Amino acid sequence: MIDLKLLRDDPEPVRASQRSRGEDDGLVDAVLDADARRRASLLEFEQRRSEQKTFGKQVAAATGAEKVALVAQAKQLSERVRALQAEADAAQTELDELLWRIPNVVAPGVPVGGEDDYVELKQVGTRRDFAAEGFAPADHLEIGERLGGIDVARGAKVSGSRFYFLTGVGARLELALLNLAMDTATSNGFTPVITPTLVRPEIMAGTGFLGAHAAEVYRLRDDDLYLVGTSEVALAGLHSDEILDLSAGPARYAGWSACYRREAGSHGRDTRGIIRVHQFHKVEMFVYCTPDDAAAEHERLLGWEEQMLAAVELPYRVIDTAAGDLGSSAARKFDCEAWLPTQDRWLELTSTSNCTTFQARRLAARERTEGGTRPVATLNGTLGTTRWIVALLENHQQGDGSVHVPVALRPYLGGLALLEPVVRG
RNA sequence: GGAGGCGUCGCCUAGUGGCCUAUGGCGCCCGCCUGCUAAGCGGGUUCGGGGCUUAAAUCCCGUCGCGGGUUCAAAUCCCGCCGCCUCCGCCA
Repeated sequence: MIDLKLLRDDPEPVRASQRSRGEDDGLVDAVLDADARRRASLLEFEQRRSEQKTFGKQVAAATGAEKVALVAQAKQLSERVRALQAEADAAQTELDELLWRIPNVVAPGVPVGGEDDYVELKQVGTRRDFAAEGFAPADHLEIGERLGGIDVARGAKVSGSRFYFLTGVGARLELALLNLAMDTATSNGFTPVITPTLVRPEIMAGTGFLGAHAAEVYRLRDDDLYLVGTSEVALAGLHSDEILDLSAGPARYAGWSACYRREAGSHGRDTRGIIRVHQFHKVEMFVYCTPDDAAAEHERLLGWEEQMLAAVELPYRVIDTAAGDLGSSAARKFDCEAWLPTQDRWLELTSTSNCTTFQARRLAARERTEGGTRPVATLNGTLGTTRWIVALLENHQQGDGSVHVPVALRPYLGGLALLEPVVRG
């Protein structure tokens, strides 16, 4: 949620932010209007309520005919109080509903525009020249099938399209990658966490996932629960309605979870293999820190993501996502994209968002200050997902059908340095 | 799924319709006192909103798990929900 006080004092930055996302800024006026009505009702309510209390004491002290008369008067006052409360409640409900629809205020410096208006910050590593090596690269599914590691046909038989089995070396590779990610996080001071993957509506709404991308989220109607698309949701909920002590530095968590996405708007896109699937696993960093420290922490998260990408020896680039492609909760977002040789394009492997106080405000995660409490900042970033297997297989394939294992992953694969094709039954 | 009990401030706790503007203790914070420490003394200490102010204090409203209801008046009575505990049943 955006800061209502700031919005009242100066709505222009919020309007400008809305426009940079390519969205209508008319919501801002509706919010200010509802807020004004709410405040007017509340003002009289508080006065009458005060009178009512004084009256109550008189009634309690009185007896006989005097009491009867006082009760009659008190009754009128009570009716007025009730009406005012209803007015204020209605305006508050309206205000909340509008306020929750305004996405986070975009950070200064974020590129204006949509999905294609990102700014490339840098490229790291060397893309292999397969022509020079003398063979045409196979795509991740072909390699995965040769290794006996990926089975999408049976995934579709059992669960439908965009489902898959990871088998044998495929399953081991995912576990190795995610364990490396967990260990990387732990060694950098993160607390490892295995999170719930079903959450209550208020937690899902608080993280901002029921905004523009609500259709992406699986919902269990019978139980009024949502399946998370990332452990970020549960980790944001972890300290909801709490007052945190961040005096010793940021609270950093590394969540390991299954992730579920409906992919409702992506029919026909990335249909081959396991690039875009309904269910996968992810290790996600999640940080609570002071708002003043958020931008610097965002850079640190990006650094840890790059540490992981370097560890698995992948060529990648970093992009600064444009305003229109931020999602509702992020003020700024950096993506790391690995090179995908068979499609001659970059594939998103990580995404780190600075959500400033947006999620914390909705979930009431605060810290103590001299004047009282204030919302903290929350940030998140990817450290490893099932999708990384795609980039690993394609970038590390050899001409003979085998796949080179990055040195950092070998301890997690029993020392295996090479994944070799198997004959499948 | 069935039966019962419980939810008050960081923790414990008093409170069974108006004297609750919520008690007391522990912890914590500030001050005083004292060779040091401990003890002692005084004050403060839920959270949210509003007003006043350079700022703070004082002040006003809400807040006793959450939401409704009864009543002139609800921590207190009624209904629903959520959470926790005990027992029974079922189960990976």
